[in-house]
Amino acid sequence: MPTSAPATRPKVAARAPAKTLAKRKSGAAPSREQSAQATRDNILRAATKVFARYGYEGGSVEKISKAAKSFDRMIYYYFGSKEGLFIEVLEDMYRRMNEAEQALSLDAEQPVESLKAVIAFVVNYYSKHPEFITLLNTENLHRGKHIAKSQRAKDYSSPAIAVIAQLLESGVRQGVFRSDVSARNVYLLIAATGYFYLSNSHTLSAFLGENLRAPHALAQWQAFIESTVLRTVTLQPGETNG
Amino acid sequence: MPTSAPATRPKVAARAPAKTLAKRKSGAAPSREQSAQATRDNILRAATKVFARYGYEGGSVEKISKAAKSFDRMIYYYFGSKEGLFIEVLEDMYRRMNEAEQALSLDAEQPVESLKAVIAFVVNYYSKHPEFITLLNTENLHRGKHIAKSQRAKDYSSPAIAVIAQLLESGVRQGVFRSDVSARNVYLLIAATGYFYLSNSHTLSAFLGENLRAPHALAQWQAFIESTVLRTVTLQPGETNG
Amino acid sequence: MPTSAPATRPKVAARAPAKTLAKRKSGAAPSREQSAQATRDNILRAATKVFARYGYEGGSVEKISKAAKSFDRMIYYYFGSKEGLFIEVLEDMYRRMNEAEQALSLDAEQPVESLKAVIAFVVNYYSKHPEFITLLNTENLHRGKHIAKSQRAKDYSSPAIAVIAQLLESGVRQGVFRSDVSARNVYLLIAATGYFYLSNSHTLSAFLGENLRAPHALAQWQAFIESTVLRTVTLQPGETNG
Amino acid sequence: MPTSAPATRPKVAARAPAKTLAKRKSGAAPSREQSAQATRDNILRAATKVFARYGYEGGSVEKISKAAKSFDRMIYYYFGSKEGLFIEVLEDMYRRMNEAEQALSLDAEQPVESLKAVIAFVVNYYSKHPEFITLLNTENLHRGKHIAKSQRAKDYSSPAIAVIAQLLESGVRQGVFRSDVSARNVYLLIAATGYFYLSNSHTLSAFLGENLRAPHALAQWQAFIESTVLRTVTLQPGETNG
DNA sequence: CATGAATGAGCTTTCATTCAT
DNA sequence: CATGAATGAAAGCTCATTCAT
Repeated sequence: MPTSAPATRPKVAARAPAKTLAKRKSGAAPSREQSAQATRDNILRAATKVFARYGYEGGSVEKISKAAKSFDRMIYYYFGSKEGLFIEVLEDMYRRMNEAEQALSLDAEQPVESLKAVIAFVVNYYSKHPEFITLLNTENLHRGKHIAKSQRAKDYSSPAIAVIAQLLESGVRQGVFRSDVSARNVYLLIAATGYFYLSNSHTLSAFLGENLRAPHALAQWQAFIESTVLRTVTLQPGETNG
Repeated sequence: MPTSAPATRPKVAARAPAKTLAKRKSGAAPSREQSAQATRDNILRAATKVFARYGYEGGSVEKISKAAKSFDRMIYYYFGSKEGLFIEVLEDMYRRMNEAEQALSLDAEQPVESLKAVIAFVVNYYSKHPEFITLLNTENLHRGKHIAKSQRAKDYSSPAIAVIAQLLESGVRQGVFRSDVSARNVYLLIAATGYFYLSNSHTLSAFLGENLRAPHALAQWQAFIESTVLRTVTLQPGETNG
Repeated sequence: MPTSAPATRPKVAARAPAKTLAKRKSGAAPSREQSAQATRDNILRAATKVFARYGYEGGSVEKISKAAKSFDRMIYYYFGSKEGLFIEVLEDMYRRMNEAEQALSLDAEQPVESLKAVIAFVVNYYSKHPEFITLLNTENLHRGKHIAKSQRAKDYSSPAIAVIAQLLESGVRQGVFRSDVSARNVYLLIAATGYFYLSNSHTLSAFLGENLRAPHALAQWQAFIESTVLRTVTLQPGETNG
Repeated sequence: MPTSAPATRPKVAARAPAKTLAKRKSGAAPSREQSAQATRDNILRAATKVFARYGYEGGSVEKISKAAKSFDRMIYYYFGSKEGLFIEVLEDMYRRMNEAEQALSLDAEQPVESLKAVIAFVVNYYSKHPEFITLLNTENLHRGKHIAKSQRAKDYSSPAIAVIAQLLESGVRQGVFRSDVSARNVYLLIAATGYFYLSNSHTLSAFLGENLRAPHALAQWQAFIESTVLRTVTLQPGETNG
């Protein structure tokens, strides 16, 4: 946590990472800083798994340190507190999601295909990174109080809405999309349909009597999202944008 | 692990209410059975609030018993274990949702208006019963393991899909709805869009920079759901159902 | 029941003492390892007393930690669970008994005197270590389930039977002992008479109207054991071994 | 607990049994008193089993009331407290042992055979009534404090010693037994060897590597007791009683 | 830097017992 | 007589955290 931390964030953790990250060398045998960085990374990765699986209260410091093959003490050394660790887990989760999003290369001249690509990306990402969903649910259970304490969080505002806005504009220009649909709503629509389906798959499966996570079921749902999103944004025959 | 299996669920919990409810008298001073039932109900209500607010691990037995103005011990007397109590909370949550759904009176001859009514109901119910959302998230975090232990859960399969199926059929008959849209998908679409928006409102608000729970924001979202659902199910000019 | 199986026994308990014992320094102020070892030893000693006095269920973790002037938590730190602690108490009890036995120096050429020495040792040991008796009774009440979980228990098989076998052989060679008496039975005879008398002294005293633990009563009983054992193993005038 | 109870013995229980026992009728349908007596007996029997199996602390009131298919409350109604119940269990245990002893018919003119019969009885009784052993061990763990509170206990002083004294006298008269052996010691020798072997069978089995409770092992041990007792009491060729 | 030991509050659960019909 | 409800203390155990090298 390099930036000026809120009162509840411990001091120890504030220095360590900046230092070690800065000095990382490229060469040969693992330096002292590298092994320290490795310890820190191990803990962060382990914490992500444990919090994702057991929630914030259910994810005990001991579970994490064991999963990281380290010691409880190290968590306090690097992250100051359980809460500080959780905040970094959230930041890291957003950062990774953003990186993945940015790797998406879309052709704005093909707005329909690009929208489908966005949908495919979202469904695929949620499906492959279930920790993203459970961590977000956990944080929402706590009413967003941890992410509110993060300084870095703001840097990670999703570029997705801007991307979708571009696609929508392009479609409008091409005369295929309606002009009265907001990018924000399309983004939320895609996120909602992808997220809910996977987030609630366990309870839904119990009632619908089918395994929603089976590949063909997921593919079918993705197709449905596509048709829904496209019908929402597409200008119908006879309609005009004013 | 004393109470994980249904078989070990204490009999008291299963038997007591039926008995006591049956014997309830209409008159005067609260009978012994009535006050016992009141104790049980208080605990169940308090547990619903506490679990919804703090999750399963975060919702301690002590918090619950204090909120219910009762004693830890009574939770074990009536529900056998914390887990047994949580299972009943889930059952109760589903039961109440079902009751509310059944109170919806829809005119199948007006499928568009009725679909809007369903959407309004869902958005309203999720909005007015935030515990429904957080309890479901908590249960999904635990991979549905508690509801899987419930005997009664199966009886609570939502009638919503059947209702929507009726409306879709009616719309098809009237020539206004497409025939290739499944009721299950429409149900999931409505649930997803309503649920996600409220479930993730805390983390979304941080990024979108607006309060999603503000009344006008919620109304705007509901209108968007309506348009999306209707565009998904409506037969466009020039299209036919084959 | 987190620690019933040996596999789940915390490693700390198994590893810690070996390590810390090895590093113990001879000099000056108590090292960190020494004080840790002291904490562990205090708990083990206190647990021996408390379990011996109150039994397994009656011997609460709190009673033990207070008697050890330590904390409940440390019992779990060093022994993993109450059960793990009890198992180590049993192991320790056997180990001490074995050590004491091995300190007995017997002259096989004097089998009669040596048998008397064995009897004296047993009566004296049971009398001076009443915890040996009550711990064994407690463990037998639990049908030997704790000692069955001990890995080390097998190493502590009493050498007493082998010693007695030597004495019997010597006596046979000298023509004073019968050859048809098994060492196992002589061992059990000595143990039984010594053990029962002390183990049941409280209930027996109530019925016999005398204090069996009074020194002269004990001496008289020891003399009776001697005569009984010797009459059992001694070849009578006129008898031969073959 | 009909007799004047010590301070710690509850009052309620003091009346009930005397009443119900007195009014018991011989005839027809189970009277109210009879069913009350049955409830009381069920509890006593269940408590005997539970205390024998789990010890005093380990034998919870709930375990007992469930085993008796009754209610916790009934234990307090009939026995005043857990301790009062345990005392009655002990009294009942002694009473049954006494009754069994008195049923032994011995021919004093055949002292050797009769001694063997006594040994056979003891071994058989301990073997068939393991609760006798574990209850006595439990009571000795508590240093006889419960039986000390029993008024009735004194009435149950075992007639065994007197019987053995008779047999010894007869044997002396016949010139086959020594006159310097006390009946009390012979009684203790028989009891000790029978008791210890069964009481400690679980821990002994672990070390001796054989199942001491197997029928042939038990028979072999009984034969050993016989030879030991007889060699202890028998006058050897060449010896005289004075 | 790393690590083992220590700490006390808090957890879920069970205990023996009493109250109120 | 019988029984369901209530009670508070105490049980075994886990928690996040800090101390001391």
